[in-house]
Amino acid sequence: MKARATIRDVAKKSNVSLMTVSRVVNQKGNISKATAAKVLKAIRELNYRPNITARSLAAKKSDFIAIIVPDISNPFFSEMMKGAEDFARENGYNIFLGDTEGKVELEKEYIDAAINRMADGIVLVAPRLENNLICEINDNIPLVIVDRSINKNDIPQVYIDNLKGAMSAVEHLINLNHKNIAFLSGPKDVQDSLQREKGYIMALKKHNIPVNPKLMLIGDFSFEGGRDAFEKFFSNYPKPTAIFASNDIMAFGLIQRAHEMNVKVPKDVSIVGFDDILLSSLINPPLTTIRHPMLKMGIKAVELLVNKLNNKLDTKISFILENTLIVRKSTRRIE
Amino acid sequence: MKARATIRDVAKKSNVSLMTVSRVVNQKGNISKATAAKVLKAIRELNYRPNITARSLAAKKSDFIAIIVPDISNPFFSEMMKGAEDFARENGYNIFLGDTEGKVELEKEYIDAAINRMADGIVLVAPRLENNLICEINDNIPLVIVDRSINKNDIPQVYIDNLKGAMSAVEHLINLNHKNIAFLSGPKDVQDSLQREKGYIMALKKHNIPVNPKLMLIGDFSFEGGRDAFEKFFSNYPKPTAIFASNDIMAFGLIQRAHEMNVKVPKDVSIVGFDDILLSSLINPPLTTIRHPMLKMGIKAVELLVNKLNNKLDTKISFILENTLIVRKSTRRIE
DNA sequence: TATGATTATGATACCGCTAACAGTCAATAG
DNA sequence: CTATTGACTGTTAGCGGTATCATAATCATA
Repeated sequence: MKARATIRDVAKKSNVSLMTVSRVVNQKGNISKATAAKVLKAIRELNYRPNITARSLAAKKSDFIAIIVPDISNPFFSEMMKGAEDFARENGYNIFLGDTEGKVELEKEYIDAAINRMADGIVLVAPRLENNLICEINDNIPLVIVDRSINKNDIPQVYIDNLKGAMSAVEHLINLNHKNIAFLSGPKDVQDSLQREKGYIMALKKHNIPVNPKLMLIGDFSFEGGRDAFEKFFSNYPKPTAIFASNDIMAFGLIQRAHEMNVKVPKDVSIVGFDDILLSSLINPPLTTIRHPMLKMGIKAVELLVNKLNNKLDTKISFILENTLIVRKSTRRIE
Repeated sequence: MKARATIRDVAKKSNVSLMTVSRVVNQKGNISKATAAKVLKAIRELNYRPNITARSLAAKKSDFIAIIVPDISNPFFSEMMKGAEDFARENGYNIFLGDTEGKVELEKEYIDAAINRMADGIVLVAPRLENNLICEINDNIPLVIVDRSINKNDIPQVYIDNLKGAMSAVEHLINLNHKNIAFLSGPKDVQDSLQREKGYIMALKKHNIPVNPKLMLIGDFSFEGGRDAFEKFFSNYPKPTAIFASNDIMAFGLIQRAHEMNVKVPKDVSIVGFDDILLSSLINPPLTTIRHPMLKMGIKAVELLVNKLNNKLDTKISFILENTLIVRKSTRRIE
């Protein structure tokens, strides 16, 4: 491993002071062309690279932000991440990643790491962290929260309209004449799930369809969870003619188990998902689902954070991103 | 934003020296129970958090490693990432993420960022970076390269056996009596692609099937690329009875376009993919493909790096991970 | 021409922490 | 009873940068 040149080495080699080198490197302040050239030459010859850790310490800013998500291998989050990462880089920030596996304990660990490493800010996707903890974090480090809303008007937040999304999914089924519409919820301790359930119930009520608890199951957002749920739904009376799943992955599970149990989708049962992840259009049948702009969510989140860091925050700091119903082949009209 | 307590504040409050606090925090050296308790109390009361940036600078190690991948929204890499991230955390490291979008320019940018931020090491997935550059990086920072092999025996590397994988995919088709087997390659400037093509050719030769350039197309690993390729294959004479795609995503594209053009899979054409990403089993028809252990690859890569950092590297530093043929419904025997 | 403003550079004091060495004191050994 | 050891704590000098203030030289302005 080669030894690394420091700013002092460069200063010595080019016969100027530390500060002159620093100014050249950061293009700050005034330096004559001549000295700049001299310094630049020394930098090249020594292969000098500024030590950003040292800079962070001295300048009290690190130019990186932490993004903490429940699961990067979930297309939903990796897509969001991509948007975030991109926007961050374009604005001179690097990204520190935390994958919490949905565990509160890991969420805390990563938040601590971010603070201790002097992250300039955090973009946090932590569906089950308690509200008061979030406020506490917000006192320690600039924060943007994603995919959940919190009733605190000084914390920037970006989230999707789960309620409206769920309603339009269910109303789509109702419009196709379905009455026995089952609902496969996500875990009850995350806000998304609750909102989607609320949307389901509101849609039914709006159209005077009774809410039947037997048609409601709680899943865990996993593929396996979807499979299990399908089996339960179809071993129960009354069998639903349609199922609305709280996310696409569970919908995939439903569909796969349906195939195996020889129940045809959409002939025997219509299925609607939520998220429109990349592959929802590719499965058989292509999934009717709710699309929300994941990339945009990532971009918006970092944008808010960067603005906050530059004290350029608008008065509007809460963004609800609109979702759209994508009708494909997993739903059909019944008589 | 609250002001942050420093180690000095703690020292003052508990009437000990800086070093004593440092020792308590890091559990290094000997401290009496009494002073430890005193210091711990002060730490709690001041809500002190060690500044890891400062620590990194002083201790010349940062306890984080950079992982640089072409595309985290690609399940292949996000899965790998997950393994890496997990293993890293368990060993006291955090992860810095770089998504290069497959661009050499961004690869360089992230490598620089990693070095400048004093990353302890880099796990690099950079299929098209030139070999000599990789060696150069290896002189500056501990490096593990993933998903490509390089003929340099001091750089730890983990990769999959693309050649064998491709061969077994093609031989599977040959065993099903196919002769007109098309090949959809990845970009020609990445090693994976080259190896898979080599495997395709070797399998054909081994079974005395002539290699027909008309049946070979170059794709870009994208879904769209798969769609386009299918169209080309089927507007060309001779039409293949089977297609081996260099990755699953392209295979999905092939299948989708096939559906649209009313060509039945596997009745009219058999399709084999490569990667076995999560959703390959869920599409219609479920995809026959080559599975490689992505999670394991991430774990192994970080394991090698951590060992290297602790000077515990075995003599064996090159790992080829075995892949397996997963036979599903997208391939069938012909007469 | 005297004055203030601007440009170009340097000296110094940190940022918050750790490594390395230097004590102090009590216990144990010779 | 002195020497040695080990447990415990402190002092000092950085790590590699930047902020801040100071200084000298140059320039424009009244």
